[in-house]
Amino acid sequence: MTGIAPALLAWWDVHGRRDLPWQRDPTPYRVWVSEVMLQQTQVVTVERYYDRFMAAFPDLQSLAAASEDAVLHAWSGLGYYGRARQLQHAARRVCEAHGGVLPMDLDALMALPGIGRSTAGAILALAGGQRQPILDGNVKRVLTRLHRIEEPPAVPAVQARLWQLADQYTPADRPAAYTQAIMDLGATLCTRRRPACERCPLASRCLARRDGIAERLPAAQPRRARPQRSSVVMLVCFGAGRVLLEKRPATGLWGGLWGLPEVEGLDAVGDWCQREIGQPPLRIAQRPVLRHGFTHFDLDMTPVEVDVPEPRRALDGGRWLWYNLHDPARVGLAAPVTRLLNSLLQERPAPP
DNA sequence: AAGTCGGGGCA
DNA sequence: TGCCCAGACTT
Repeated sequence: MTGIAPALLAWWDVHGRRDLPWQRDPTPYRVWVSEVMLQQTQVVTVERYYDRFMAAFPDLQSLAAASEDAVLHAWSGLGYYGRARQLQHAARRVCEAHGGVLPMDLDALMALPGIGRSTAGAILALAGGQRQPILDGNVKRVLTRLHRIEEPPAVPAVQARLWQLADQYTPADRPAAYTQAIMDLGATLCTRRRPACERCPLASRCLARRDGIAERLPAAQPRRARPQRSSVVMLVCFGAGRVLLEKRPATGLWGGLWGLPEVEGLDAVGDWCQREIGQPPLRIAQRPVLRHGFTHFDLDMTPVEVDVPEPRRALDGGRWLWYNLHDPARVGLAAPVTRLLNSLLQERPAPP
């Protein structure tokens, strides 16, 4: 029996997307950056970041040579900041071990941090023209429907079956176009809700469509309710628009970003100022609660505005940063921190 | 095999 | 609101 490639490619040659930023000059480096950005992040979001990131770090060498703060600054708002740090670490390793050239080999690529099998396959297929399968969310959706796979894709046996199918369907002829085509099919026709089966080039052989259950596949993984958490964060301000930021640990939530110092509760603000600044606060004002949702929990942040006198002693520059609202340092900031700093800037416009 | 890691788009 | 997105890594 024939594969799906002929019908898929014929459709893609007419209806496929070729205008995405990373499709224009699909070098291994450009495809790599795009694939890492697209891990768990939607195309419309990545489109807002990609060109700006590539302008800042046009090649692998410039990314390897950059400071971590500069990389996280360019990544701020995209989320999953571990991806940015791994991307840069991988770039540095490529410079050390591979002469600055991305190895176009599955095992060598997968040995780099942040590159799994699917991302490696995408780089090899899209930038190298190699016959390598990928298995991203789009391909999983197409294949589970095509074969009417009713168990959740996360089940290991299902995962293995999907990789087998992905490999089997990937053609030796035009593998790059095929890879784009199956992703485009999933993104534009075989969508999660309301799939456009009437326009699908694979409709005649799709088992889920035959049985009228396309929209129910792939099956959702059962998940637990998200716990609620809360925290009190301080906007420690002095002078004309200085706000104190603290460097977060390299790993974990918002790893490597600069955040607002946290305290146990409102009562702890005074003690905190004495301990860290060496002076008591001049004014304390609570601001409205900010809700921020994560995959695994919801966070309610209570911001507290704390005005302090001009600091008498310098703080450790590796851990603390007096962020200037009117001349912002180019460092990584989490989305809620950016929002808070922006609202503060509205209230405290630059002096004439 | 399950948990961790962000933010946004959409019904 | 709940769900999931061009996944990978750790335990």
